[in-house]
Amino acid sequence: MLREAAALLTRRATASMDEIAKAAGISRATLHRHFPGRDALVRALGELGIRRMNEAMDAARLEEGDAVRALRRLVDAAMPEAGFLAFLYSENQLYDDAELKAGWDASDERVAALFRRGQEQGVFRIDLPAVWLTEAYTALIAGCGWAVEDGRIARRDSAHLVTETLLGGALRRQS
Amino acid sequence: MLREAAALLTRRATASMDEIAKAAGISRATLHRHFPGRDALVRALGELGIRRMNEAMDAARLEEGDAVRALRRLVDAAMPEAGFLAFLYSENQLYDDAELKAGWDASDERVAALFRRGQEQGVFRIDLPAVWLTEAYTALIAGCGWAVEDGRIARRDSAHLVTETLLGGALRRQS
DNA sequence: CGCATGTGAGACATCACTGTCTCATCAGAT
DNA sequence: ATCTGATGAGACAGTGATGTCTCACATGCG
Repeated sequence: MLREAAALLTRRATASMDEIAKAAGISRATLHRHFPGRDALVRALGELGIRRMNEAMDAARLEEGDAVRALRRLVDAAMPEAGFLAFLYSENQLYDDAELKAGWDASDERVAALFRRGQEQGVFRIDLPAVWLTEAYTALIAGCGWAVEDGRIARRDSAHLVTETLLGGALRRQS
Repeated sequence: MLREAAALLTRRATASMDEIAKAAGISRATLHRHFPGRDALVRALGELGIRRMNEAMDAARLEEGDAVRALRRLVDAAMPEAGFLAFLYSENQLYDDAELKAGWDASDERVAALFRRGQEQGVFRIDLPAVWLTEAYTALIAGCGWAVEDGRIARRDSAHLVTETLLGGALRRQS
């Protein structure tokens, strides 16, 4: 239910509670029984999104082994939740909520720690700060999520495209 | 004036006309004198954003010379307008407007043409489709714009970070 | 079958926001 | 000093959305 709500709000942040309820397949009264207002709904979506991101990171076992492989696992695990990430990324008014912001920052820090680990291992370049690489990771995941929603990118290609772009960039490597 | 309005709407898509007017430094009555309604305002912002993107591409002279250098010029020219791009990117309800969508698609196509040219020149990898690279370009510009707004990235570093990430990715190149 | 729980639909009062209007004020030009 | 055009402030009517409530219905369980 919440996934449909997040999908609609990502596309149209001004959607009414009635429209959200319809997108979620329930009535407005029922939506209101579950969430006492728009703010409560948005917060619940934010919390779910953060939880999903953390689950994806848990599944990717970020602390284990080669940082490159860990990043690949992370993108694979995160891509199915790209819709939520896109929502979290665009719904910046979430940042008014200190608790959600803390959760978001904690998730960001886990990704940043992976990039730093890779830099220490000598596999990631050090001229790009981990803070920025984390930002780029999020932007590409969310952007890819949008592109899949719009049909410009095939869902099955998405993780590969994100990973390859994030790791290797657009430049063709000389042999 | 429109820049402040776009900045607020990027952060908080549900902002009221009164809040938008205050952010723009004018009264609600004056805002209404200039734009007969929220839809008219959003459309005007969209048109301005598309115009700015096209001006950035004109300035970057995308068709000239080496595609890598052209991309660098493009990012340099587009970064100052990252706020508008972020707005265009997140305000997906713009896509309900066929005219704006056509303008947006045309802008996208210019960037995609650059990536294709680079692929034909043999400087960009061909396993990543130009459609995706265009998406990645937009996502990184908008994401960097957000990060600058939030103070996580220094404005002066932004173009460099975007360009280096888009071209070379996070992997450290072996000597 | 009866009961408990949850839901959908719709009515209705309330509220936030919008659109319009008027009037006073201000800035710039003459 | 006067005029013109633009603006800000606030009042007010209208509108869409929200929050609450009631009732009928559906589902699952014992």
